[in-house]
Amino acid sequence: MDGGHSPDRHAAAGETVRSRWTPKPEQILILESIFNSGMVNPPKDETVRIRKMLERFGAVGDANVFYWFQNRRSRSRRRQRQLQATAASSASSGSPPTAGLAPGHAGSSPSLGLFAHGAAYSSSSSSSWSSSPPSVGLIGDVDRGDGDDLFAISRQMGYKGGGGGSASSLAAAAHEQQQQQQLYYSCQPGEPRHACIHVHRCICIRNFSQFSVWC
Amino acid sequence: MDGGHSPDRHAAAGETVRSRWTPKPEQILILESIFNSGMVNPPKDETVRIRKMLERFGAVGDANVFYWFQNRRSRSRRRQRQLQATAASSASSGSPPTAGLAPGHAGSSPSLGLFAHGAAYSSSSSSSWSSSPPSVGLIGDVDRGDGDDLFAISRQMGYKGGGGGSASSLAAAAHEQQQQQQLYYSCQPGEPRHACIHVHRCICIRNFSQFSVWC
DNA sequence: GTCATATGAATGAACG
DNA sequence: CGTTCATTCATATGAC
Repeated sequence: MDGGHSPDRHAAAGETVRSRWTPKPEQILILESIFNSGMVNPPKDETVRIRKMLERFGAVGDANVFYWFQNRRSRSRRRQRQLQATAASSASSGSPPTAGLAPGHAGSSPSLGLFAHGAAYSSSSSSSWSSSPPSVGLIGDVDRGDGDDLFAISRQMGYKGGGGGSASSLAAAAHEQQQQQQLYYSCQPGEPRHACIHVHRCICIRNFSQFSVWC
Repeated sequence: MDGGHSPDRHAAAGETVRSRWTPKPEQILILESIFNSGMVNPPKDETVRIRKMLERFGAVGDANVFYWFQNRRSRSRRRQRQLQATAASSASSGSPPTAGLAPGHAGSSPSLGLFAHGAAYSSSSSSSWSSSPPSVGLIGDVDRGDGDDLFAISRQMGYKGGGGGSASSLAAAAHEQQQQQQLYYSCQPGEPRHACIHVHRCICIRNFSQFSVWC
């Protein structure tokens, strides 16, 4: 298939024979958020960034991320097709295809992806994996291992909170949030499993992680 | 074929008809936390409580919870066996410097089940589903509807007991778990711990759900 | 324990 | 040529 992607398998010496990667809930969360934010097909460099981010929550390789997005796209499309096929009935309805991918700001689709990079990531066209697109404001670099990388994710604006500052939230994107609250947490019929949760913001402070949920 | 049961009756607008329950990440989080806290075989009344709690994140029935724990126990044992069988003297991964790649879910795996009900839940023995043990301080009653409960849990996914001692298995390991819990629960902004994720608290406010992560 | 389904991994063809 | 998509297999896990 492609002489590119490495077979993964984590060549780490003496790792358990872990046959396949099983993404942690947090990882799925992040991946789904990215996907729903419109980046359904991240270029190579973004993939690396994503991988680094995911690594905070468990071992993962670039290939895993690559596969994930590939499968996600593929299955999203298939589901969409099948959904249209079976529900071909209400065809004339005022529900145009709206495509099957990137439900993000596509309009009708809820699911607020907090990874919104402002504009939709034109997945199609343009060869990725080589060029360096305007690195959407995905997330600050996750360099891990050395120190305080501090980054934030929020809707259409990076929040740069001070280190210790709890800055729990509702700082800047608050108003944006209200706009999104309309959608509760919803899973689209055509969408796969996974929770309908939203990564609200992520601030990294040293090697310490925490997960907060409020519903 | 799926015999009746009541898979996914949640008729809320926009829920695909799923033939089987697919736990949401948050639900898995909760379930794993409970399991790792030592309650590997909750009695019926506890199961109901757990179900109510899980319902906050998606439709779920008592049977699902019951099955989950049953499967979890079973597979935990199997993994244990297989791990012993292939046990190649791997013991202390020495907690890799975290940095580098493939942090591996290796032995370290912080775990820290926050559902620690103080004492280990002597899961084994006693046919559950009948008695009413001292309702561990699991979580505030989840009354759904709009009860704003606030609770804290931690997490630890990824089985992979083995090695170091985090043999997340039956009650026996509960003690060890506690030790670790202490250790990581204090994962405060200053503690040099890496990848210590845990659900910190959950406050419910209306039908709006959000996920916050800060690392 | 088996079975069914979801989904990670892998491959090859199509596309530009 | 490098990507992306469709297909298929492999494995994890809910259901029984």
